[in-house]
Amino acid sequence: MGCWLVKSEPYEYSWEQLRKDGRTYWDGVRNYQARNHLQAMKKGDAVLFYHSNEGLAVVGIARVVEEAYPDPTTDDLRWVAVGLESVETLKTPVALSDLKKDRRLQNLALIKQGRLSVMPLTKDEFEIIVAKGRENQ
DNA sequence: GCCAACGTTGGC
DNA sequence: GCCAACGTTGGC
Repeated sequence: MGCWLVKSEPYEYSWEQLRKDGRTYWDGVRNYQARNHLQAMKKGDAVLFYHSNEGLAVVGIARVVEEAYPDPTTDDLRWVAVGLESVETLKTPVALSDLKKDRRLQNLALIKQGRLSVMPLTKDEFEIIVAKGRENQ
């Protein structure tokens, strides 16, 4: 099973909104690297949801429910969207500053390549972050 | 609001 | 195909 992390500005589409909607379409990606990652997602893959700009923390876990298909927000066939469904709200948001402090997470694309909005995680990285999010405080 | 890090565009 | 100029993202 693959593990991923997606970023969203809470203004644009927040985790709370995904919780409310239950399921959403991850579209609007206009970056080749991010697009390639979207294309590689498989049904059932786990996806961490990160709030950028405001919040700066991993806030929840989602799951891929629909694999890549042409992005309905454009006629340009280069771009794709996937279907995501919310799974679990983390008890404690895991702040970017905490991720940066963890020696085991220094290879995170989130840290090394700030502008990438969809990125793969190793299973270990995924579990470390989820474990932090399930702790109290 | 600033700026670093990228990505994209377009002239040559 | 190079590279300068410009635009965008996102942390601070």
